[in-house]
Amino acid sequence: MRLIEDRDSSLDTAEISAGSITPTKRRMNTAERKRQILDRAIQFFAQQGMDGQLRNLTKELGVTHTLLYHYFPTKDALIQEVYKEVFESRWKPEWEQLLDDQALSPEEKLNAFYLDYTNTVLTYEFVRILIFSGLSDHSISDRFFELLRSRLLPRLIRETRKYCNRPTTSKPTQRELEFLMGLHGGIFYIGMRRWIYGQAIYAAESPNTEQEIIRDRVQCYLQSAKSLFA
Amino acid sequence: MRLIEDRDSSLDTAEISAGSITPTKRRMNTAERKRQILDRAIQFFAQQGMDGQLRNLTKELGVTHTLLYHYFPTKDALIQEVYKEVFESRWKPEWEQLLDDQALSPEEKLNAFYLDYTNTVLTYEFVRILIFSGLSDHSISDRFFELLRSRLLPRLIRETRKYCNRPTTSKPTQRELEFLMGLHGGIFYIGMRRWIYGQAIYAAESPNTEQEIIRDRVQCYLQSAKSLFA
DNA sequence: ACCATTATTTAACTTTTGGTCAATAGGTCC
DNA sequence: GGACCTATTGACCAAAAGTTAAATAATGGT
Repeated sequence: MRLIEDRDSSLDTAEISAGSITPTKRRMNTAERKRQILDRAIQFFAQQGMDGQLRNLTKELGVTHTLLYHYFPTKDALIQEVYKEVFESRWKPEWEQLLDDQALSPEEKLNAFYLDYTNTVLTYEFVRILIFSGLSDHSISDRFFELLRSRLLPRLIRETRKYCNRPTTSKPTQRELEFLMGLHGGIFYIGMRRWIYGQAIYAAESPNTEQEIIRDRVQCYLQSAKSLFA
Repeated sequence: MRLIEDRDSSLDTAEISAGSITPTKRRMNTAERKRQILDRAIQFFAQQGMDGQLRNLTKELGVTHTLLYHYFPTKDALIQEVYKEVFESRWKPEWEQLLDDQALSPEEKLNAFYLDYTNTVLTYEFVRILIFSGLSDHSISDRFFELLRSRLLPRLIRETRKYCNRPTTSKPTQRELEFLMGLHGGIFYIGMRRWIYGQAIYAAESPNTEQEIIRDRVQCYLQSAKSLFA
């Protein structure tokens, strides 16, 4: 029935392919093309969700959709690589080192951590793909929260206790964790508003306001923890 | 190629159709059936997102997918009704009245408000459909946040100021709003964890712990506001 | 300059999926 | 119990979307 195959009807081979440097290259080497596809796929799936169509993805790249199958056996395999790229490559072991640093005060650590965490995690791709994953299978979100739960939360609780001059040996209580999640969730919500709901974040008015916001909240969290767990 | 149409291959007409009371009814009256479809559609789309297939939806109802078109002209019309049902019917004007109540103290109001807000908004269908909407077109999320922005946030800021013994006449500043969003986002994050990430919320251990969590956070918010905007 | 390699396209297939329409059959009213 | 109404189904369509296989054409080595 279909006699004429759909091609990317636009400019055919060699417009400036958005990000790549060499404009007139028609045939890329394997590694380079794979990288290019993956990069674009991250953007694409973050925007459209995992049921975005391959034909639309490749249209952006200026190639036919069948070319994908030269680099990835199946759509799902592509998606898995996208997941891997977005999450595994962004988790910073330095966070744990930072929070373990003996030379810093608890509030210095918390501030520094959330400032950096925010910059890495509250990006368009990360936030949206994390949530797309959470809404369907939890394949990615589960893994991410497991890292959070085992590596970061205990350290954050420990620092909170230090700030309150309380013993740090016992296991975090649910109430402590829940209170910390209040801070954590409030910060993640910044990314939600920005990348899910499309709201201009108020911080836009002044360059360093976002940092001030984080500082405000961390400060209040610590302060309140002191009076709450006294 | 397809000669035999896909039917709901399972039990045909009259198993206990999950929620409906009369088990053996084969032919429902219009209003009843429409109601049934809509209720199921809300659940269904909340779970699968708006590109869940009609055939799967109707399979759950034990009817063929074509029956939908007897009640809704198109899939999109169905979705619009789902939106309407989930959002417009859940916004409570009482919230505004509550926050305007002269007889209550600011902290009583904030506590009462967030307790009730949490119960209405942090449900499976509401949270997920709100986010599905935010991820695609913003049709619903925009409308919801507009209500929030115009009806609720100013009142919440006003009560915060009252609590701090500050004048309530001037327009809320960005910093005040942002600080309030810290509380608000932290609370919404409870719903995210529960209904998006599928995490058991810590509150599960004790029946009234969720209320305690809200109270803790509201208290801290007010306390901190006092010292922050002094 | 030719050949082998492989990136890329063309064409086709299949399944999925929203939607249409004529036919069927349950329920009610006389 | 027949007639009418309409809820419900069955068969089908067309476009969408993942996948495959063969053909084509750059590229690099000799």
